Amino acid sequence: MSWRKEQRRAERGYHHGNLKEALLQAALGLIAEKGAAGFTFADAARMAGVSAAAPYRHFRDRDELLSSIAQRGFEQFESRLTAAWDDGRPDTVTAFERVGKAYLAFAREEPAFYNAMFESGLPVDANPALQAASERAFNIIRAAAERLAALAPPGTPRPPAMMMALHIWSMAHGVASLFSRGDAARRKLPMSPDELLEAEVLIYLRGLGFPTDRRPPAKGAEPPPVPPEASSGSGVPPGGPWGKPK
Amino acid sequence: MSWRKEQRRAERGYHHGNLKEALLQAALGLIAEKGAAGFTFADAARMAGVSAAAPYRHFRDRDELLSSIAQRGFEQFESRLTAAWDDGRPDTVTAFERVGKAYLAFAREEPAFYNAMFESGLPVDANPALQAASERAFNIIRAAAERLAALAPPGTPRPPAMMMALHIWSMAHGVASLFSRGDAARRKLPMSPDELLEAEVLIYLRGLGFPTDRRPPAKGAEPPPVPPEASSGSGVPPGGPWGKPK
DNA sequence: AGCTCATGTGAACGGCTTTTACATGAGCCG
DNA sequence: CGGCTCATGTAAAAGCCGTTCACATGAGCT
Repeated sequence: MSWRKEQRRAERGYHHGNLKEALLQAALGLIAEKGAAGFTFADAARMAGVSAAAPYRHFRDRDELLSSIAQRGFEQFESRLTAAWDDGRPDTVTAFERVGKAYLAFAREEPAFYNAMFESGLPVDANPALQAASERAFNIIRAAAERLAALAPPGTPRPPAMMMALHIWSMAHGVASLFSRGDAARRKLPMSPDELLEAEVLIYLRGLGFPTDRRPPAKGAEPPPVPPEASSGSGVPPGGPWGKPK
Repeated sequence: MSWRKEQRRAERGYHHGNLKEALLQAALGLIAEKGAAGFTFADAARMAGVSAAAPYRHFRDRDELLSSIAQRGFEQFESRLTAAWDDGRPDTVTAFERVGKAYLAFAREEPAFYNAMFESGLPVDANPALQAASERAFNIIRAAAERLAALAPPGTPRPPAMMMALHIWSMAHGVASLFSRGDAARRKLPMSPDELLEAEVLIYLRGLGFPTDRRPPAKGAEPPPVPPEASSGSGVPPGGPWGKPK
């Protein structure tokens, strides 16, 4: 009947009109639900209301769809890290930790992207565009570490910023991957992943000689774009980055 | 000879004789080669020289084979961590770092096991035996952290051992997962994964107030009352756990 | 020798990926 | 408006995999 045809046309027409985007969205949902390994090209096609062969007009194969998602993920990741870093405001240490939390938040709130980016097993270095996107995201952490390294307390040698960045990345990824994902590797914890990572980073920074009570550094040491707030131990209990020992 | 009999049986017998083990070995090789996602039940069967249906006499399905491998992996993992810890000899800090290195070594040398254990996406908590094996492995790290925590410098609050253990685990897993695997996520690094993790752990321990020069403890009492920065010991270059700043 | 049961086989079903030949209709050009 | 062309869809088919089922075999026990 004609109404059916009309409706189908209204919905998608013979030509879908935006199949590529629809496939990406469908895949995103499927990956979030069943993981990148369980995600199926045919399922995405079905969800978009097209035949199983249609996706091949827009992606060379299943891997290319996955890569596209990973790429998009890295871009959003970069954007969120950039926002969290906020150019080091109000002070470098606070902003640095905000980046760590943004990392975890992304892993938690965008499991599909995170999965495609870090747990799908696709070769990052095979796709130059993907590698570049990954690099740009990491560069946010790297730039933040750079700023932090420049604040190394006088008298102590300055830690290499690249090393710091890699350390922070490994901590964030380790916590996210082991403790902060819904699907599989969830373990019972005495504290939330966020608290765990925060404490970890604070202890680490203290190990580098940074003051971790988040008080503004000594006069003139940091060139603040904005005068840092005079916070009095908002995030860190007195005595250490962990709770009171019982 | 008896080996000849075994071989003949393995080659020609209608009954394979040791199919379960052969399948596990074959799967191990395949996972090492193509990842847990790319591993195929049929391929394992083919490699063992049996029909595609034969494996179902020994494993309920593909996932159970994967679980078996993960379980075996956790057992080997535990054994290696135990050996590395060596009950805290010659001193706690040295032994603790040896555990970290053993973690990385396992990830590097047994990629198939590591993959099945941590990156295959199989639900750890669904299989009680698997969960128990995982727990036992983690308990090595936990016990080591316990010992370390007991050495907390006087005057500072004692860090919770569980938290320390989780931190160390996340660092080791983060480094292993991001930088120390052959397949995918390999990135260019200014230092080896081992050095990266070692520095990370040392800085972290220093952040907790532990001396990190790794000198054998003074006779009798393990905690040497040496201020952390005052020493220029063997394992750590003067100035810090990282190389000389340029 | 004969029985029985664990262990293997082959065939079959449904699902997935990917390719190929074909269909359709949207946009453009005269 | 009519017709051309090409991007974008479809159906069908080949080849793979996971899984099941009926059936075959032979190892070990009595």
